[in-house]
Amino acid sequence: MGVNKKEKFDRQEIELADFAKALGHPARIAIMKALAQKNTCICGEIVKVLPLAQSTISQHLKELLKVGLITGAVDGVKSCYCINWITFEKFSEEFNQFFDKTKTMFQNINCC
Amino acid sequence: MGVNKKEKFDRQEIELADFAKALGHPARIAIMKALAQKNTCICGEIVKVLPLAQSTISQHLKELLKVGLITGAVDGVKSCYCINWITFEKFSEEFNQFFDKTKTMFQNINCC
DNA sequence: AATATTCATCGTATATTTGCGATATACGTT
DNA sequence: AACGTATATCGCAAATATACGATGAATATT
Repeated sequence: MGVNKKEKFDRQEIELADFAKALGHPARIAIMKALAQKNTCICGEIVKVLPLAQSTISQHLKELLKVGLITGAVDGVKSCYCINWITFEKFSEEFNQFFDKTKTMFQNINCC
Repeated sequence: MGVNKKEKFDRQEIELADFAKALGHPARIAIMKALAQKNTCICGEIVKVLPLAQSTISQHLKELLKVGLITGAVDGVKSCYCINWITFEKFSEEFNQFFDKTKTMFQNINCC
């Protein structure tokens, strides 16, 4: 059954998986890309750029907020989002830490 | 509705999202970790290490195979898997390419 | 040949995700 | 105060993912 077995894994494994999952949808990659390319934070302009309804984009933003990959602030009627580079960096490093060491040791072994 | 809108995004965005999605489950992170830590390829030994049924693990391996993050080979009765470092590296680089340039430009701007 | 082992796949139940329209809320403008 | 705009949330439907046991297929072992 679809019972959740997440809690049976290491904290770090869960955290890494959560980050990866948050980036595991083209809309969210596109949002991150859009935010990264603008010097200033973007609000509803993401809606104009992406091929999705406003409510759907709002949900995707929520997902990215949940894992801390972006931050959000209300500015009058508008909402302002931007990439949280600290979390982003943390993710990148954790990711590399997990695999890089082993990689350099075994990358030339052609096992299968 | 749950209609798939993937095809409306850029190829690169979709590919990146697919890689991230494949790593977006603790079991698959754990599998990658296990494979990375063993010099030799592992087969059903993953089953002994993970808190999941054999059939479930087989499904997770299939997901990782699908995006090319691992390779698999049959060795008699057993199946042998190992990390495809070429694809893995490709993913890492694509990922960094996407964000790193912008990051170094704006990481100190505290917008929200 | 009979049996055991390893693993993939099928069928299934359940949970989660994705997506939209409608609505609610909050602020700005007139 | 009334209206418009921006955005979050709700409710729903459909799709996808997660998980398991059962079964099947292939190879080893006896």
